[in-house]
Amino acid sequence: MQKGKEICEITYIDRKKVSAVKKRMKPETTMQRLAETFKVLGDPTRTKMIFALSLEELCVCDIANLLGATKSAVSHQLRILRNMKLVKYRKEGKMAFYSLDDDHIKNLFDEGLRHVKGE
Amino acid sequence: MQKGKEICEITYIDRKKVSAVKKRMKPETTMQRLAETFKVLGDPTRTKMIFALSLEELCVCDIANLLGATKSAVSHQLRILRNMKLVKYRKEGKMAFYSLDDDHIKNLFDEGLRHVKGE
DNA sequence: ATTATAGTTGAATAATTGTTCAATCATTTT
DNA sequence: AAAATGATTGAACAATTATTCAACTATAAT
Repeated sequence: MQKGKEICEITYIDRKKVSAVKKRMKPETTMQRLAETFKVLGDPTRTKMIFALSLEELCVCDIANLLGATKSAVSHQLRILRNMKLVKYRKEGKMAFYSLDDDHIKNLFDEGLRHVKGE
Repeated sequence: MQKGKEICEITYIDRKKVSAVKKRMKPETTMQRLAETFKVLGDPTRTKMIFALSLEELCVCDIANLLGATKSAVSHQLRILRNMKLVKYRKEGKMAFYSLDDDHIKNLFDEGLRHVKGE
């Protein structure tokens, strides 16, 4: 029996394998940012927004109409994408036209798409 | 002023652009699965687990030790990854050895890694 | 100037989710 | 058969989060 945090460090650990993996493990901050990137893409609304913006530059109203969402909801999500540097925007009068910040993210997106389509 | 759901379908929508995007939009189910895939990768614990399993076949206890997490927490997350067909396992005695289900997911992961590393 | 509209923002709410705890299952060892 | 251990599971809890609502800003048009 164990006491306390019950972190598994008992008998059947293959210490050689574990320490080998530990050595090759990416830094904590890298993993955090990687997880965060995936998380941002992991919401259906944002997923669709990214896809739409990969096709066309669109204003907030366009996106809202496209997704059947309120402008407010879209604007909130756009801020998240902006903070993550995934989208950029250009102001023209009262309107804000959004587009992907780089098409680097497009690669990631397409790789994901290829995955769900099963190869 | 508008009433009701306040879905933006008013004046300044570029209907041509919007309907063009709508036409090229992937089916709802595809988008849902894509979002779900990203979401699963979007948790630090699972991100690390995937990475570790991309290097070595590991048992639950190894993973728990590696991440400093409880067996229970790891097992819960492994079930999620199993359900998404991202990992598979093989039983040997009382132990369960986990590995990636296909290395297809590895591509997606590496593309993400390339992204956070800035190119 | 007043009105209308595109967009943003903060607070509140509801839903989702990751971890812990305790109990349980299954297999091995004594 | 009993004890020990790797693993799984369900319930409970805390934290996070997506959406809504209302208020607000800024620009444009009358």
